[in-house]
Amino acid sequence: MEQSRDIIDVLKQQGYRLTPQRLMVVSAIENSEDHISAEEIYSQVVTRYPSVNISTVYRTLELLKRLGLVTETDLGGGRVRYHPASKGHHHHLVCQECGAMIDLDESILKPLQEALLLEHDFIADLRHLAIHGRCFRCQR
Amino acid sequence: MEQSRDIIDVLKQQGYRLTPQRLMVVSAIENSEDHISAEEIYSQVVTRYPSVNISTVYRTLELLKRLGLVTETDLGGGRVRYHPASKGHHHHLVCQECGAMIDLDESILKPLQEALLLEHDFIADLRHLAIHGRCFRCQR
DNA sequence: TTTACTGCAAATCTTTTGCATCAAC
DNA sequence: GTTGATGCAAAAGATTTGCAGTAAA
Repeated sequence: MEQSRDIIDVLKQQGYRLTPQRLMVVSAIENSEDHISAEEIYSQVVTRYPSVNISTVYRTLELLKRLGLVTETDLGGGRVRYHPASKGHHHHLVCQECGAMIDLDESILKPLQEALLLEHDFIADLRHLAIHGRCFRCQR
Repeated sequence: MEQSRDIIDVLKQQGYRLTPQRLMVVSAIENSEDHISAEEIYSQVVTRYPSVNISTVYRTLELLKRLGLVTETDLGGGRVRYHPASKGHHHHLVCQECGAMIDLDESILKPLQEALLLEHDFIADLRHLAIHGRCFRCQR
């Protein structure tokens, strides 16, 4: 919960109220291993605070997004996931067989980014990228 | 409508019924400039065939997908789009400012694909890829 | 004639919103 | 005490499904 300091501090400094619901949503995001969905945050918070409503989770996520404190990743399939912006941008290899998510360093995309700029004058925003395929374990 | 032959032929050969609804959905996909959404297909078909229901469009898309006749592209944000598999795989640069979609040749992703294989033993399925960013026109 | 396909309505699933109440400051 | 935040219920948007009737073969 120590890492939550910065997000909480920003909220406080900006004059937003530190409700227990918000603190718990932030803590769920901070403590998640990887990207986490609104549903997952909700079911985690509801265990300790049963009266919480999922719309509060969405509203908190909306706020944190607007303040640039969390990053939203759309992996497709209607699932949107979140992670602390402070953890930086990273990408994912998503296995279509087993669902494994492998973290990917930003650097591997640099060549692509440069090629797009050179060949298409396009400034690619590769902050939220998920590449689907088959992981080494699922290749027969 | 001439290009529809192959999709229609496959349907016929596989014993699926050639209903006017199906023919019109196929034709809408074939004649679309680019990827097309279920909603767009529906509003196009409904002009000539007012009694058609959008669930029929979804069921037809589901069938065509299963037969590998159309490719589904999830551009994120809950929008799923379709195009004929025969038109091959291509990717998109989607401008976050103006919404422009720029077609991208498959070859530009080859280096990335190879790097992922070498460094992560990951066989990337780059059939449906959308890269967001800013197009040359929207860079101030 | 057979049964795959369709239209319709209702159900899902995820996210959003209006509103009255409540609690952080 | 103010006013921003919450819970609740309902709405919204995209897609799916059950079912009885319809039409392609």
